[in-house]
Amino acid sequence: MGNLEEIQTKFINHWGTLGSAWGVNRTMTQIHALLMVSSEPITTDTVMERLKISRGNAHSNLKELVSWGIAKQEIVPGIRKDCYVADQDPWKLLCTVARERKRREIEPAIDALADCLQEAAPLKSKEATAFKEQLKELQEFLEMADRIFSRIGRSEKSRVLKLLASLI
Amino acid sequence: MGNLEEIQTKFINHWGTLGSAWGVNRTMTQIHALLMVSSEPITTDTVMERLKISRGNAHSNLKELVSWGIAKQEIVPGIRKDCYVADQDPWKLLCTVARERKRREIEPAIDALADCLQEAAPLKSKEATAFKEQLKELQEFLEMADRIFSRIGRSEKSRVLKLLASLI
DNA sequence: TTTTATTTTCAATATTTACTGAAAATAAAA
DNA sequence: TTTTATTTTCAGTAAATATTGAAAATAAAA
Repeated sequence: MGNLEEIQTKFINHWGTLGSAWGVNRTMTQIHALLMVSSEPITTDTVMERLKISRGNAHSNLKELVSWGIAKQEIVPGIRKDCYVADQDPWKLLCTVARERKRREIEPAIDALADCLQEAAPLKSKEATAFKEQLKELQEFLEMADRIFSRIGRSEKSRVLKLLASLI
Repeated sequence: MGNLEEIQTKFINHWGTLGSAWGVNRTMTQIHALLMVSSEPITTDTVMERLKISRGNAHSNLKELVSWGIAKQEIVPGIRKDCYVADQDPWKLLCTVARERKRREIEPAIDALADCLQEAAPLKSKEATAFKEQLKELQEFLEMADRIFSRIGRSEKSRVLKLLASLI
């Protein structure tokens, strides 16, 4: 039988675990969880207290969240310190993450594949041909992923819901 | 102007980079890439040579790939050593990964959220109510993700293609 | 201007994660 | 059975990543 803060902390830790399974820094994901369950904008100091982490850590992870477009700085009249908020809507989170992952990972991967294909172009052995075929399949796959991420990234919540619901 | 092996290595390294961005051990992803571009089943020794890694490393990552269902052991007549193959089809890879991530990450996350909600149930403050609302939104979101991953995980390639194409 | 509050940086350190290599275990051949 | 081949384990180590905390920089107030 815990109080609100304790249960929130439990949730924050679970969310952090989930994040790290997907290759995201645990602390960053925890801060994000804290922002999500906070109805008010919160300061670096609040993050430090709630998560028991250093100023530098809180600072850099907050900035990283901002650079991903997942959190933003908000000016609260009467408070000098920087305040941060996150969208409460998980669908918007999905859109933002889709947009960023497309840009940061899928696009470079497509370029890299194209490079490999170009370099392999002059090779004519049977093995080389099979390799090139394989790369082309992967290219097709990544390009589809690219389109889907782009599509999700540009959508509104209701639209995403509808899109994804059509899968079920 | 490289030879086939060099270009393959380049591809293997790119694929490894992509994997680690998604929270997968780089070596494991590299081995997977090597399996994908190999037309024949390959042994632990081949992996060691091509990737210049130790036996222990090669061994444990091969086993890990098998435990994910991404690679499988195959007996090649006349060869005593264990041989491994991976599906060449990236769509099947997507299905397998969807299935495993659902099982390993999304399902536990849903359970964890349900735990938090249950613990929070007796709390009636305004703040607690808002928190519970927020958790419910996340729950809805994760359950949708769960259904989608399940759907993809059960599909055949052509079906996935069709499903996903409808998004575009 | 000086003082005070706040943010930012980053070298040092801690932690986590990955890897090696050799020994132990297992399995097949002689 | 003994010998040889192969797989598996795992303590020790290396590498990558995350974190601290205090100093420097910046910005606002006095």
